[in-house]
Amino acid sequence: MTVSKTSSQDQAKQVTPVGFDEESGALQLGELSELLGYSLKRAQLKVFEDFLRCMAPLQLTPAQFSVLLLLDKNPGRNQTEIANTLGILRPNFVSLLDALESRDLLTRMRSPSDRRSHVLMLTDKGRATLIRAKKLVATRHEARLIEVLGPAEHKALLGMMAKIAREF
Amino acid sequence: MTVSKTSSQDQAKQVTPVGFDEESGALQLGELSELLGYSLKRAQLKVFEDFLRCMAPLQLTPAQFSVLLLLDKNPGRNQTEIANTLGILRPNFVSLLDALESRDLLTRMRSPSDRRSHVLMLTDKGRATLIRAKKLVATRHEARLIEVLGPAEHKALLGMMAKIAREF
DNA sequence: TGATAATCGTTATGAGATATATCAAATAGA
DNA sequence: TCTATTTGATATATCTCATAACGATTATCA
Repeated sequence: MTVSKTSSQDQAKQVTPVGFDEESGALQLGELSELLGYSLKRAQLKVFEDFLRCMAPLQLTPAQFSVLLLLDKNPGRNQTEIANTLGILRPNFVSLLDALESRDLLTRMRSPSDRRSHVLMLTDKGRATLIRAKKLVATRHEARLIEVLGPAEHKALLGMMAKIAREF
Repeated sequence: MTVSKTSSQDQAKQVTPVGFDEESGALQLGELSELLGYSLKRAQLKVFEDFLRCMAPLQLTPAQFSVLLLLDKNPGRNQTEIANTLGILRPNFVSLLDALESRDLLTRMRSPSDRRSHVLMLTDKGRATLIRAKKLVATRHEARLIEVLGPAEHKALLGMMAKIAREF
């Protein structure tokens, strides 16, 4: 997930796997293309890659963006609550917050009611950055996805992913 | 992706993220649920998790399974060709093959025509294991997915994933 | 032919994400 | 009160993914 190396990989031997190219290697994929996990992971990597590319001006990773999104909708929560909601383990959440806080996008404040916990809040800069980030996601990232899939399939895909993540 | 720890995580604090549970934390997800990359990664982790659970009797990871599948359809290829097709870098492919070869599921043979390269072939045990693995995937893993999504959506999902992996 | 470059499998190594154990401070519960 | 739990943090281990470089072999071509 190296953000800055996107352009230096261009002439690497075989950065993009050839698995979905039919003609190049003349290799038979066989049942591999019916293996959902396989294509699911491939697709996920591509989507994250595109996200980073689209978000390059703001230097936000998907995880960082999701933290900002969640804090905007849920101000005043502590680290444990936000981390759990995002499926991030608390020890790993610390450095993620360090990075965002050092960029003045959010603040950690000791809670007056429970002085163990840190109340998390977006700063003004954090809110402004989030607005810009949302625009980048909508106009570049989602737009490209919709362009490839079509609006109907794009919406259906969102529903299916949520269903798997929820019920599977 | 720890295979053997599936059962020891049962009483961990918050292994399963609460992001898709609506009632538990009372946290507003907001636009997070519309972020494809977010749900895509969640879904991918769930699918891999289920794959490992279903494949536990044979102790095969998704990557190992895909190697066996590909070798079955393309015998006599060398390491570079298989690795490239799967999007695995050749240095990382070495230990993957070591594991499968030490289990006598495949063989590395010096090619007579080009003695730099190794010709890869499934062993009899490898073919037999692959047959059993395919059955496990079909009857457990895919069956569960189809149960959750329905056959039509499951098929549509495969198509969309392949499309993203190919065109995105 | 002989010198140079490229390829194959491999090793070593580093970065990044992810997991566990443990700690001090603070709080909750008996 | 005394004990147990929770919170954020640190240290650390593991796993995945990526690059550089090596010996052996083959290809290129002057």
